[in-house]
Amino acid sequence: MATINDVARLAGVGLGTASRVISGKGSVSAKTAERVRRAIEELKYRPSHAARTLPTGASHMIGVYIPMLKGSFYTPILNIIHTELRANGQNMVVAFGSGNGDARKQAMEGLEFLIERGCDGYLLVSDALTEDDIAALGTQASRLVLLNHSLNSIHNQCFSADHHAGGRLAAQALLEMKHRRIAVIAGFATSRDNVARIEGFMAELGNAGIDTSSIPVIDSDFSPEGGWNSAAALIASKHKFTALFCANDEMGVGALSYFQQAGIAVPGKISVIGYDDTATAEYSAPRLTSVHIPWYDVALNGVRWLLNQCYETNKPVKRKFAASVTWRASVARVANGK
Amino acid sequence: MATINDVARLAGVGLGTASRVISGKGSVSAKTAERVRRAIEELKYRPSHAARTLPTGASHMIGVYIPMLKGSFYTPILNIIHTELRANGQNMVVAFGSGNGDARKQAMEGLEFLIERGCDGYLLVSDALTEDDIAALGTQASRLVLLNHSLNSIHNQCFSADHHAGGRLAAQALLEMKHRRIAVIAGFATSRDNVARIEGFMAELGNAGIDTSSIPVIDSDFSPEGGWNSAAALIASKHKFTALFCANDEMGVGALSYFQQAGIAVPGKISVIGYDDTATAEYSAPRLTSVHIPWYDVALNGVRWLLNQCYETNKPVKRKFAASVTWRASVARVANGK
DNA sequence: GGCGAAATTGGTAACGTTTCCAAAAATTCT
DNA sequence: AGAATTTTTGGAAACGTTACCAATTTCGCC
Repeated sequence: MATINDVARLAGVGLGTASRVISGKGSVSAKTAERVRRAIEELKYRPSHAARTLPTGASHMIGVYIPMLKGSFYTPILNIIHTELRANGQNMVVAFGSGNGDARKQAMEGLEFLIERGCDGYLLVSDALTEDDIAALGTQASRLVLLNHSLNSIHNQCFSADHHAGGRLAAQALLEMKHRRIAVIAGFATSRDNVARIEGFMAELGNAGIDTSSIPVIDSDFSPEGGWNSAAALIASKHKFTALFCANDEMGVGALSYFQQAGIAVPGKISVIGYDDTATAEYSAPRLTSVHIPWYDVALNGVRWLLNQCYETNKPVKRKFAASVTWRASVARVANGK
Repeated sequence: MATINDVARLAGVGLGTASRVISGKGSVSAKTAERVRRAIEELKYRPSHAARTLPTGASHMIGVYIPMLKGSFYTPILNIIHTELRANGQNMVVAFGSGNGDARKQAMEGLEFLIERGCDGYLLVSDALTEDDIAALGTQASRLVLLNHSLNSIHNQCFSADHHAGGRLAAQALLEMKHRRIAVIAGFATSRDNVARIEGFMAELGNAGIDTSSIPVIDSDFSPEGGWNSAAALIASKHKFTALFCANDEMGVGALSYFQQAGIAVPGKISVIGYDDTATAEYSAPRLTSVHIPWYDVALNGVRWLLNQCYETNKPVKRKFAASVTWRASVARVANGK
C-alpha cells in the first residue's frame, strides 16, 4: 500500500506539500498540486484513516450500536442515522448485538468496540443500559446519545417517545370501535419501553371501566414467530376476545399470519392493532392498524443533537414526539352482540 | 483519554512492560502484571485501535459493503457474516449504500471507505461492480469476496447461487400445479441476478410449450410497494392469469397484500410464488411459497474463504449451492376450467 | 557465594499522518 | 534593482502503539 511518502517522492515534492494537497488545507501552487495529484493517481494512493486520526484526534465517525440485525425495527433507524451523518460529511461505524443473550453485556461490548475506534460521538439504541453503566464511562459519556431509552441522570441525552401515551392511544382506538374483550401480546418484560406501553394501554382500559386483571397478557419476544405462537396460545386458551393489542408490529404480523391460516377473519372476528407503525404494517394482509411512533423524528433529532455536541454546530433540536394512530384495515367496529 | 504511557507511569513500569501486559505477548512477572492491570482499571484505559493498527498493519477487521439498509434481504446476510467473524475473533466494519441512485458508484465509495480503514479483507454484496472496477483495485483485489454476483476474471472469489436454476424451479412448481396462464413481477432489469432467474423461469415455461412472449412481465424494484403496485397494474390490465411469479419475496408480500385488499383470494383465485425464501415469506398471510436460495450457506462459505485468505487458516469451503422450493400456502393446484 | 542461563524489564525506532516553523521562492512596491 | 511582503515549500516533532534489542534481575546449580 502506497504511503504519502511514496507520493511525495514520486511527485518530487516534500512531505508537507503532499499532505497539503491531499488534505486540501494550506496553499500549494497549481502546477505542484497537479504533479502530486498525478502521483496519487499513479500509485492508487489512499490515505490511511488510522494514521490520519492519530495526530488530530478527530475521526469524523459517529459510532452507533444496535442490539440486533434481525427484524424491521432497528435497521430503518440505522438508515436515518446514516443518511443524516453523510449529509453532514460524517461517517457511521456500527456495532451489533446478537439479539439473544445478555443485552446489557453486549451493549457494553459494542460500546467498547466503538470507543477503541475513537469515534467523535456515540449513539446507542438499547434499553438495556443502566445509569451505572453510563457513569462508568466517565468523560466519554458526554458525547453520547441514547435512542429509545430514558435515563434520569442524562435525560437531555436521551431521545425517545412517550410510550405510556402510545399505549393509551392503542386502547382508545380499540374502545372507540366498541371493543371490551381484549387480549394482549406484550414484548420482553425486562424492556422498560414495553412495560410503559402495556401500562398505558391498561390504564386507559381501566378508565373505561374494564376489569384489566382479567385481560390475558402473553409476554413474547417482539418477533413474528413470537406473535404467531402467542396468537395460537391465546386461541387455544378459553379466553374470548374481539381485539388484540400487539406490543410491536412484528408480533402483529405474526398474529395476522396465524389467524389467516387458522381461518379466523381479521378484522371480521378479531381486530388487531400493532405498535411502532414500521414498514411491515404497511404491507401485511390485511394491512395492520398501528400506533405510529415517529421514530424517524426521534432518531433524526437525536443525531442532530449529537452532531451539535461533536462538531460545534447549532442545528435546531426537538425533544417531544407525539404518537398517533395509523388506521389501516386490521381494526373494525366490534360485531353486534359479541 | 488515557494512553499506554499514563498506564506505565501510574504502574511505575516501562512502556514496553505495559504493552506486554495489554497485548498479552511476551512475559511479565505476575505481580508487575497485576500492578499494570490495576492502573488500566484506575485510568479506564482503552487501547486506541488506530495507534495499534499502525505499526502492525493488521486491523482484525473485515470490511463489508451492502447496497442498502432497507428490506429483509441484506441484513440477514450481514448477520451471518457478523456471527461468523466474531466466532473467529475478528470484527466487522460495514459500509452502506443508500438503495437509490448509482449503485456502482456507491459500491466503489463504500469500498473506498473500507480500504481507508485498512481492513484485512473485503466482502462486497453488490451486483453492480464490473470487471474493470475490480481490476482498478490492483493488489487490494486479492483479499476480496463478491457475494451474490459473479465475475469471470475472479470467479474463485465469487459466491452466489445459480439463479437460472432457481428460476426454472419456480416454473416447475407452477407447472406441477397445472398453471398455464402466468404473470411475472421482475426486479431491476439491470440486475444480472434478476435477469438470470427470469430467464430460467421463461426457459422452463418454454419447454412446457407455453408461449412465453405472451406472458406479462412487469419490471419493478424488489420492494413491497413495487409488488403492490405491479400486482394492481396486472389486475388492471386485461391479462388473465392463475399464477404469479415474483422475483423476490418482498414483492411477493406486497402483491399478497394487494390481492387481499382487492378481495382476490390467494391461492383460491391466484397462486403466488416468491423467490429467496427470506423470513418475510414465513409470516405473510397466506404464508408465501418461495424458491429457497441457501443464502446462509452462500454467505458463510464466502466468509470462510476470505478468512482463509486473510488469516492463513484452512477451513473447508463449499462452492455449489442448490436452490429448492419451500412449499407454503400461497400456491395451489389451478382451479378446474380456468 | 558465584557462575551461567533464563526470565524480566526499559527504551528506541518504527508505522503514516498532520501541524507547525523556518527557509526559499515569487511577487509587489519604491 | 533592491527591499519588503507574500506565497510556497521542506522537514522535524508529535500522535499511541508494537517490535525489537540490550540491560538488568532472578533463578538454579555446584
